[in-house]
Amino acid sequence: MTSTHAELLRAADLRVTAPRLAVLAEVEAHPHATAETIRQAVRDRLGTVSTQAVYDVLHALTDARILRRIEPDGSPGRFELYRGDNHHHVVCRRCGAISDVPCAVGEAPCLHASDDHGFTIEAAEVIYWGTCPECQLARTGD
Amino acid sequence: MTSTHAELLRAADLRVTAPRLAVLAEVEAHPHATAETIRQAVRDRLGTVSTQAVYDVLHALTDARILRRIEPDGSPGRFELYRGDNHHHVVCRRCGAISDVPCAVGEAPCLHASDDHGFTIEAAEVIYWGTCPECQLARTGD
DNA sequence: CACTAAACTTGAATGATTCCGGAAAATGAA
DNA sequence: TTCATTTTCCGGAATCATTCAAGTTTAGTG
Repeated sequence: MTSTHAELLRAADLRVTAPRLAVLAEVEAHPHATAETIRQAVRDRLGTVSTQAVYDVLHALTDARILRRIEPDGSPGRFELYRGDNHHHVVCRRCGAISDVPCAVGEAPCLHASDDHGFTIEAAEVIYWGTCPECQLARTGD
Repeated sequence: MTSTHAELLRAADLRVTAPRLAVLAEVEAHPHATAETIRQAVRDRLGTVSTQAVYDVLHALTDARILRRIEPDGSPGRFELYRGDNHHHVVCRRCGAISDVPCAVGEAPCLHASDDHGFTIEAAEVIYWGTCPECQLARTGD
């Protein structure tokens, strides 16, 4: 469904280029991929891409809200298709696997801080830390 | 109250050293400080410290759960004294200021993901993004 | 088809953090 | 106290993710 990607780009006033389409295809295929992973995948699709181009694309698409960047502590940045829902992520402490988690309460969950110190709060970002199913099995087997 | 810091270290089976005490004093005085900021402060207190020593100390104390490391997207790691409460943070999008926010619901708030994909969830980390009081004023003045 | 801004390229630089091997110091025992 | 052992600290180099700079290419427009 490459046409949809092209439309996304045009709608954001961004030129439709091979690197951008390849990045979008890759992020769609592998959500939560890192810039490096994406670079490899794009290179496989197109022959070559500069690291710089990948970062430029990632930046442009993130600014245009076509992609969303997340960055769990200690991990390089990761990218997923932007969706209006404000879903969160579970990260496995053992293997780093990441899964999406829909908002617990339906809408923005912990959006109401009890004491906001005068801050105007615009968004809440939640990361759940835990152990993924595979690692639970692995641990049992130790 | 340096004696308390020394006790914290001994209780964790860590040797009591000047760099460690200085790091603890600094983090207590300035929560959410970066490794670099801490390095400068420690150097002021002790004359000199290697960057390496600071990172080593920060690592040791974090592993021992004497310090807690947080890392809002795009920022270098920041440190605060570890406290059992699971409080969260508000980060100003404009200036990067960080403040503590007690748990909204009293206990772990968003701890219950609606769909956890089989993950065992151990902790929820929440970061509120917004604008701090100072920056709100600044913006008004634009 | 030509033009111009936007996007891509190569190559070097930066910031945060870690790896390495050796020197210094803290603790427990003699 | 002095020693021995082990931890911690030091200097220096290395790594990783990301960005800066400057020149070249290309998408989209007229």
